[in-house]
Amino acid sequence: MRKTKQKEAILGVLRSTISHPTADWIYNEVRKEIPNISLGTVYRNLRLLYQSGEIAELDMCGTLSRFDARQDEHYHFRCEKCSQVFDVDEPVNKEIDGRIALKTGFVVEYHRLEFRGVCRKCQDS
Amino acid sequence: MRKTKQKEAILGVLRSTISHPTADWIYNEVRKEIPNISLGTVYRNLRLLYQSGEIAELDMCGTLSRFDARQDEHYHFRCEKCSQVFDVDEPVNKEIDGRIALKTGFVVEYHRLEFRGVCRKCQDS
DNA sequence: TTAGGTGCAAAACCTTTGCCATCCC
DNA sequence: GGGATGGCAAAGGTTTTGCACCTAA
Repeated sequence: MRKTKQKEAILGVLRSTISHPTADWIYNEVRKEIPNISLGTVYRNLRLLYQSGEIAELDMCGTLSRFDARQDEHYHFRCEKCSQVFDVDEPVNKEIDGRIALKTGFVVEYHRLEFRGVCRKCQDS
Repeated sequence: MRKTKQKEAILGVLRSTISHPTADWIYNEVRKEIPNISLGTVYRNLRLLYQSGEIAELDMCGTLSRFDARQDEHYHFRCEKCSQVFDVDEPVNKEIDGRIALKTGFVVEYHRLEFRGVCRKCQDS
């Protein structure tokens, strides 16, 4: 991965904030420094930085919305190869929400736990 | 919420699968029964069913991708009012990944835990 | 020198919306 | 009847991509 001023500026913006900004927010910040940078470049660099492990990404939007008719709370496993989502039969830890509420002062209504890895089918192929 | 054959068909499809289908997959399934249903109707009904609590939705794509330069693993809290994402200072449970791997036969690389609720700022306003 | 990066604009993609006809209560 | 819902198509918003030019190594 080549070092460019665009990439450095993007990483600089990301490291200087504790918020978890969107691509568009980053774009607007970086433009203060490099006014003619393009949004495409921001996306390309975010992807490169993500792939090289320098940044983490939450809720990659390429992942489509998925729906589920199950009523009870349960956890999920998402295969990183085929993107399929499976239910996981693990008891839901309700106690942890209260602990986080105490710690943060936030109202914690529920949590979502998703495991990531490779499903059995994709291990074979 | 009014009862229509489109809504029933969508719910039927959702209840008959253990996969966690995308809107488009549901649309194609429902078309076998109601060939001229429109994708807009599928989305509208999924939203209605979601709001009434009859189905759950994973990764609502309205949520933009968000990026984070922190290197260490950590958990997040997402405010359901302002959509901001905060870091949570809770130790990461590494042992659970092995347990799920044993249980499922999947390769579990990591997990993501996100709490949901209302942040302090949004409680005041 | 040259593979990789940039800017720009267009395309792709998923989701929502406006409009009017239709259906359920 | 009248408000909720459906079908269609167009719009909306985010992300990706093609292409010609540039630049770091």
